[in-house]
Amino acid sequence: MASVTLKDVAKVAGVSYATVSRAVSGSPEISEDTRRRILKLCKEMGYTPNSIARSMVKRCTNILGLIVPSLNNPFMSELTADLEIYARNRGYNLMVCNSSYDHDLELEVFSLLIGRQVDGVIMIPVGHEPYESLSALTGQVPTVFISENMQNYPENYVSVDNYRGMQIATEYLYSLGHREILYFGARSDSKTHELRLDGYLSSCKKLGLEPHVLRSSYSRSSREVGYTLASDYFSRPHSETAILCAADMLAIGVKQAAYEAGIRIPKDISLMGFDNISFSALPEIDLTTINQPTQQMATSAVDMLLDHIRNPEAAHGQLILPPALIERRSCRPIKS
Amino acid sequence: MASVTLKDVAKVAGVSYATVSRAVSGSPEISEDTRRRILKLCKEMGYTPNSIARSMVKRCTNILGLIVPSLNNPFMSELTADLEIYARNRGYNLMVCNSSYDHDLELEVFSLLIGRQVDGVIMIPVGHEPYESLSALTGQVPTVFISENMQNYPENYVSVDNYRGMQIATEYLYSLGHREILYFGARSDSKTHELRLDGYLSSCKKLGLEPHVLRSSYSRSSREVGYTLASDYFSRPHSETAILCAADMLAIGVKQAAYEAGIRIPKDISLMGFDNISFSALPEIDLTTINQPTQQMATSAVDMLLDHIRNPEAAHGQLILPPALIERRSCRPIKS
DNA sequence: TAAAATAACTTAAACGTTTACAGTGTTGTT
DNA sequence: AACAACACTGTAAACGTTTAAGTTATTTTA
Repeated sequence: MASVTLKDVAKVAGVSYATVSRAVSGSPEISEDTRRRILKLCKEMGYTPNSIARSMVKRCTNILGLIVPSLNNPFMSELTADLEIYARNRGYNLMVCNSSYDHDLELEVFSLLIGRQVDGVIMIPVGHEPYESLSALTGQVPTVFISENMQNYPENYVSVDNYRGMQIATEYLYSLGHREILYFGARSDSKTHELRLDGYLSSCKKLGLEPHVLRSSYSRSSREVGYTLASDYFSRPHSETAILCAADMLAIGVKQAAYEAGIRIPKDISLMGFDNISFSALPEIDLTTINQPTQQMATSAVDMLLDHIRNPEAAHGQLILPPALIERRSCRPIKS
Repeated sequence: MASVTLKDVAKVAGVSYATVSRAVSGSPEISEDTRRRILKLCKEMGYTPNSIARSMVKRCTNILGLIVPSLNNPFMSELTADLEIYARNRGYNLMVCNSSYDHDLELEVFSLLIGRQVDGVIMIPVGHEPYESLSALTGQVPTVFISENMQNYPENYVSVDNYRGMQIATEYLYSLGHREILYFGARSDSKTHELRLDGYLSSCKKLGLEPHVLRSSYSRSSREVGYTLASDYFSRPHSETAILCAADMLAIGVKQAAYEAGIRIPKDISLMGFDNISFSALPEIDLTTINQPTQQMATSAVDMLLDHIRNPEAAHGQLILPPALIERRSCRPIKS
C-alpha cells in the first residue's frame, strides 16, 4: 500500500518535484507541454496527491466537522445527508460525530475535531449551552450552529423561525375550532424549545386561550419520550381537544400511546407536530405539522461557514428561515 | 486562530521539543517530574496536538471512510450512527460520504477518501459492483463491505444471512397458511437481493409453492419505489394472499399504496418486510419482518477493518450473522 | 545590440510532529 | 576507583507537499 509521491514522479519525469507539484495543482508558471507530459505520467504511475501533506503546508484541511445529537431521528439524518452532499460539492468533506444527546460528549468531540484541524464546525447543539465552555471552543475554529440555541450569543447560526412556526400551528388549531390545546413535550434546556413554547403562549394570549403545557424533563425529543409522557397523560383525566407537539417524533410516540389507550386520532383528539420529517407523510402517520426547510438550512449553514472560514473577521450571521404549515389528516375541525 | 505548537511549549519550558513530544505522547523515556511539569504547561498554554502533523510522520490518520448509498433510509442511518460511535471509542473518526445510490459517485468518493489518506474504508455498496473498477481501489486501502454483494470476491465483508432470512420469512408465511406469496421488489443489480430472492425460491421449492416474483428495475429500495410498484400491482388482478418485500422501506411504500387502493393489511392481504428498521415497530406500521443485527454488524465491521489495518496480509474475513423473525401484526393466518 | 523583462524551471525552507541516534550525568557493580 | 549500565534529554532527519527566492535561457524593448 506504499503510495507513489511527487518525488517518484519527478524522478521518472526528470524534473524537480516542484515542477510536478505545479503541474498537478494547476499553477500557471509551467509550460503546457511539460504539464501534459507530467499529468500523463502521474496517471500512469497512479499518483494520488497526499492531502495530509498538503494540509500541513496550506494550513487548511478542507474538512468540516459535524456534531449531531443523533442520527436515528430522520430530521437529523436527512439534514446530515444534505449537509454532506452540499459540502462535498463545495470541496469539503465531513467528519461526523454523534453527541448522543450528551452535553459533555458534545464538548469532547468538539475538542477532538479541533485537534483534527477541521476548517470549521457545524453543530446541532443538544440544548442550551453554557456559553463559557462553548466559547472556548468556538474561539478556536469557525463554527455555525443549526439551532436557535445560540440566539443571544455572538455566534453564527441558521434556524427555522421556531417562534413563528408554533404561532402558525396554534392559529391553525384555533381556526379549526380548538379552544383547549395541549402543548406537549416542552423542554426547558433548549432555546429552540423555549421559542416554540413562547410562540404557542403568545398565540394563546392573542387568541384568548388558556395555555396548557405538558413539560418534558428529558433532554431529547424521541418517540420513546413521546410515548412515555403520553401514556401517562392519557391515563389521567384530560380535557384538551388537540395536542400540539414540540416535535414530530414526539407526536409519533403520542400516536402510539393513543393507539394503545384506544384513543383515535383525529376523531377523539387532534394531533400536530413540528419538523415535517419524511415519515410524517406516510398515510399511517399522516401528521399535520410545521415544515423546516432542511435543504435550505443545510446549504445556508455550509455557505455561512465557508464565508466565515474565508473571512474570520466578518460579523456573525444569523439566518432565520420561514416555517410552513403542512396540512394532513391528524387534525379535525371542532364544532363549538 | 493561530495555535500553539510543541515548539512554543518547549521554549517556555526550557526543554527541547522532543521532550515535550514525549511528555504528550506518553513515552516512557521521560522522568515523571518533567512530564507533569510539561503537561501542566501544555494545559495552561492551551496546546492541542496537531493530528495532521502526527499523521504525516506516523503514516496513519486514525480516520475511516464510510460510504453509504443514503442516510434517508433509517436502516442506513442507524447503522451509520452505530459505526461512528463504535469507531470513535476505538480511536477513529469517520469521514462519511453519501453515494446517493450512484455507482460512479461511489467510486469517485472512494478515490477521494484514499486521497484523504483514510486508514480504511467501510462501504455499503449500491449494488453488485464490477470487480475490476473496485479492486483497483480496495487494493489501495483496507476495506470492509457491509453487504453480501462482494460474496465471490476476495474482500472483507459482514452481512446478515440474507438467504436464510428469506427462507425464514417464507416458511413463516407458509406456516400461517399462505400458499400464494408474492416476492416483491427483487433487484437484479445486487447480490444481497439475489440471495434474498434465492432464499424465497428455495423455500418455495421445498414447500411445493409456485414462486410469484415482482421485479424492480430501480436501483434502490425506497418507500417511493415500493409505492410505485405496488400501486401498479394493486390496480391489476392479483391472487396472492401475502406480499413478502425485499426491504422494510418497500413494505412501507406498499402499505401506502394498499391504503389508497382500499386494501386492508392484514385483513385483505398479509405483508412482510426485511431489515427491521425502527419505524417498523410503530403501531401504525406494525410490520412483521426479519431483523438485521445492525449493532453487531457495525461493531464487527469496525473490528474486522481495524484487524485488517493492523495486519494487511491477513486473509479476508467473511462474517455472516443470523437473521431473526420479528413477529408483528401485518400478517394473518389463512384458513385453507 | 545591450539591457530589461519574461518564462520555465530548480533549490530549499517551511508546516508540526515522531523517533533513531547521540550525548550527558547518575547510579550500581566489582 | 573505574567502568558498565541506565535514565533522561537533546539533535536532527524524516514524512509529502507548497511556495518564495534564485537561476537560466529566451524574448522583448529601446
